[in-house]
Amino acid sequence: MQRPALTVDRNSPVPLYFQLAEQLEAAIVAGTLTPGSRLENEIELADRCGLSRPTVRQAIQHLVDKGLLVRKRGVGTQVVQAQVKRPIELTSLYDDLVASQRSPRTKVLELATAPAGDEAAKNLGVPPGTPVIRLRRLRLTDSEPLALLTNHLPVDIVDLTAERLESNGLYEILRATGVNLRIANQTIGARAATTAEATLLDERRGVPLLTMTRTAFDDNGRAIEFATHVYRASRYSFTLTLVER
Amino acid sequence: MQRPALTVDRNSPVPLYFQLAEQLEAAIVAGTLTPGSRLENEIELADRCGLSRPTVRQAIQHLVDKGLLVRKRGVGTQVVQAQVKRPIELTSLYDDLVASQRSPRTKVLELATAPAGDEAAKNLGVPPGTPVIRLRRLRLTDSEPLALLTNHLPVDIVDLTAERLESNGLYEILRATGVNLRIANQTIGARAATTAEATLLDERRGVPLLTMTRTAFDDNGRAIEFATHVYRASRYSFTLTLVER
DNA sequence: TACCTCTTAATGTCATGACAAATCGTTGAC
DNA sequence: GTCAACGATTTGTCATGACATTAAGAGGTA
Repeated sequence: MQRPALTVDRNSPVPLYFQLAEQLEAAIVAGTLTPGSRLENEIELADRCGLSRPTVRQAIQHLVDKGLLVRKRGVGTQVVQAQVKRPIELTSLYDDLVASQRSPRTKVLELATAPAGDEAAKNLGVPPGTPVIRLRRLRLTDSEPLALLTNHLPVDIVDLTAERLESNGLYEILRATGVNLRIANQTIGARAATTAEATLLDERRGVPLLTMTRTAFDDNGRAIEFATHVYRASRYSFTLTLVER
Repeated sequence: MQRPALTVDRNSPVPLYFQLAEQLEAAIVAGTLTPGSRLENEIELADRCGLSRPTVRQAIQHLVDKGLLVRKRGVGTQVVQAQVKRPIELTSLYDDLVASQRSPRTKVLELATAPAGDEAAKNLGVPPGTPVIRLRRLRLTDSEPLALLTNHLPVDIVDLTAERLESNGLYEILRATGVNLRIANQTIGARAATTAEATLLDERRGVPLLTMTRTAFDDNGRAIEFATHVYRASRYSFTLTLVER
């Protein structure tokens, strides 16, 4: 049983349960709360922080969902042993690379409005032939090609410029525009590189590529983006953590 | 605004919030609640079911986490428009295939106890050379090879027999033994098939394969399984739904 | 020793009440 | 006609209190 220092600021606009969750998480990553150790029980925790039990439970539940804590009835709450990797989230590859300090660079190959093909139209929920923004980018890290990104977007979502796309991730731009991505369906597969892809990615024709198609929806349920990405399998893979509830 | 019939049984051992969540989910999949439609507000819902608001909120939150509903403050709760695919869960490929009615078959290629190699030992958290169960299986659907599954498990977890493994998924067997899988770290990538893999999978050397490695932990944080799977990319891909909270 | 039972401790579920914050439509002023 | 302010609606947050359920350990008994 370990007892990290915990304080909450009731004048802060940040919800109390979130403040508590943040402090617990910080204590875990800092090593103050060691893997396998038990937390105080909820009542004690609540008393010590001057919070009610539901608030404490909400904070703990937040970390359970994140995969950092495990609760067992009749036993208590423990810090998980396994190292939790960041799960796949609704972030762009660009954000991911920035987070892992791999200095991404983006080259815009195409940015145009064109009639939607059958697949893009179906995934965006518009009639085939509807004008949509078509975007093709090459993503590089450390001057090495990493992925070829093809995106289709409805025309009226956001104003995109090649300059902006070269210095920001697409999702970052969307968020800044006020678009709230909520749900995305993804499919991850693999296939051999075509000649064109191989040339762009500095690989040879036929090498295995990791593919990802994604359709993302905003909080109104409207399709915002249909993406088809191919990654050099030799330089990229998807990592995710599953938490059973 | 739609009002499906809702009743809860207070004598049932099933939690009330869960009963409500199940009924709402059933109404959604049955089409009684159509995508985009708004639910009644929480107070009304609570009154109509004879429940308190926190209980109703818990039910709704459950479905929000599942990606079936979207809540917006000041607006209300809506059924999501996008069709939600089942996310990757802590289930085995076998369960997945059964669920999609693809009549899986399993051929056990190897089931033996052997000293752990460096990689398996590291992932299972045991010293290299520790005896572990090594399991290699070929998974087929409709008599076509689909995947080559290699698993390593600590020896004292479960008693495995080839017969049992040919008629049940590994995770099913683990669950029946009382093992509670809680957290798993997965990596999904791609590479070219080796000659041996190609032979087993009825493919040609060098074709792209989808790879997945997974380390699964139980609720005590103990590593239960280290898996290295390769899938025929021509016949399999991973589908997942992301929900932003 | 082995097994059963009781006690204890912890999380799980549920109710009631209150106020805060965000959204949207309406109303009013200019 | 346009824009700003207001109010109604709805979800978000938090407190208090109660009882149920589960798990583990203590202790007694055969």
